Amino acid sequence: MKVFLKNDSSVDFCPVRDVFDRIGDKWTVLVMITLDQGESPLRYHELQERIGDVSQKMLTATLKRLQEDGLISRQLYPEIPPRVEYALTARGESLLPHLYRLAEWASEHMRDVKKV
Amino acid sequence: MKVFLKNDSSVDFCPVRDVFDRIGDKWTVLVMITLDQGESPLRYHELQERIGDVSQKMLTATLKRLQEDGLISRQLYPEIPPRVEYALTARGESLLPHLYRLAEWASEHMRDVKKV
DNA sequence: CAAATAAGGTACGCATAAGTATCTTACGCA
DNA sequence: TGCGTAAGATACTTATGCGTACCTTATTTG
Repeated sequence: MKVFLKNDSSVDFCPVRDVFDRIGDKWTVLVMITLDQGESPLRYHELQERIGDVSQKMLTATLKRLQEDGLISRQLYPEIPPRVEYALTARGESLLPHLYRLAEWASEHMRDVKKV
Repeated sequence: MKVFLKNDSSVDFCPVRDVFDRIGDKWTVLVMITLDQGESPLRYHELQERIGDVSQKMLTATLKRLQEDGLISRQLYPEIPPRVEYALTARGESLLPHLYRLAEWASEHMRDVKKV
């Protein structure tokens, strides 16, 4: 299949890289998996606690981007203090099985690989 | 499944992130796909030409790491000038279907997402 | 004698990613 | 009056990824 590289050898069109550019950063998949494994919607501070070592700045940025990409939803309840609930969208959920399959592969193969 | 996050909320153990840390950089998946779509082994300069815009430094670094991780093999023929052939290993090939599935997902969903 | 050739190595610098620390808002409550 | 609370915003600093430019090696060929 030549769908993944242009014939002129340019690199602009490569779906795999599109995905990695979007979710290949330090926190995105972790946020998605945390949402998937939590009870339905999770609040901002719940996410922060479950992930543990994410900085507030990066969690905010990651959530904002995930929302812009339509992978999670953000529901604001304008109370005082405010309450915000995050949840996976259908599109976000449709990505997760692929991530889990990657995780399975990793569990089988990364042990030897990981001499970091 | 709680396999992906530790119960103490630490982030050290997450297979998905292990994979992304290893192959989530700018060139790794592209090299793997290029090898997969080329005729069996490819030489260094063939890779460089097919990928097009990868710098020599990054291609070298990427190949070295892929080799360290056992995802590609490197066969050196000590001629003058030297000849080196790179090919996917069985482990490398076992990862590719997962990448292609991610690519399919991307083709379906990233069009809307990508307003970069 | 000098150039070309294949596969790199190395030094330097910029741009971006990520971390840290401080500030904000609006209200209830002591 | 001022403190706590939830969800951020912002400025500043540090770390990392990547690119550019130049060097190297050993041999054949003009």
